[in-house]
Amino acid sequence: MRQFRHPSVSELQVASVLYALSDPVRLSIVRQLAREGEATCAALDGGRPKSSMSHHFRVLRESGIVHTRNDGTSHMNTLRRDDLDSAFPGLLGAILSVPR
Amino acid sequence: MRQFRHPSVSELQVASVLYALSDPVRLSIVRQLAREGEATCAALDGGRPKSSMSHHFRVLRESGIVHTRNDGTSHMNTLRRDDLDSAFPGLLGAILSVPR
DNA sequence: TTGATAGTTCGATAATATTCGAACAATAGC
DNA sequence: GCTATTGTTCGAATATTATCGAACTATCAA
Repeated sequence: MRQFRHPSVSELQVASVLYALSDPVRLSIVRQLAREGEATCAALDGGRPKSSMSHHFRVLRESGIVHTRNDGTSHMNTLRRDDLDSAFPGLLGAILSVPR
Repeated sequence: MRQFRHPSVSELQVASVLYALSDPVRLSIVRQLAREGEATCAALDGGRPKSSMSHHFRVLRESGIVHTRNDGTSHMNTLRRDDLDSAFPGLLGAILSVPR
């Protein structure tokens, strides 16, 4: 599969990040990635169709929250913690520390 | 005019707050309120129609970000800083400290 | 009571997002 | 090569949101 474009730190926009995280499905993906470090798309689908998940991963990727790398036929996703912290210090931590 | 309902701290939901703040118009309203303490709706309209602004203030109010009180014929809006800090420590600060 | 002011609510339209099946692409293993 | 697996892309249906004019409500002041 082809490579994805990941926005650079200087391209990150807080409104896009907030928007991406305002969806329950995506917020849940991000919480799991924060806990587990990295995961494939399939590991986080919660029973949803692949095409729906692919959409959500795209939003997370294009807003700069998640990095996706190819690993055989699967895609490994990780949180871009350092990049987010450098662009928006404290933001991700504040969101992730909310219970639930 | 009638009184508005403001959600209590325990009712606040991080996804709703993030959603409300992901809109450029609303984010700009919140930034100005943070700087200026309080303001009427008209003072923050930036030339937009009243009905559009009323919509945005409603979203901010219903997500618990803004408190609106009646003051004669106008509405005074304030940021619910303490409430937000108590529900989501550090979140508002992280967002407001982003330049621009 | 009349008029002006501030903002809400309604209703319609336009723009965006979400959802998901179906078709497709890339890789791994046999 | 064939086949299974993983995930993307496309397309269409649905749902949600934003925008804004028009009508309305409440308050104040003359």
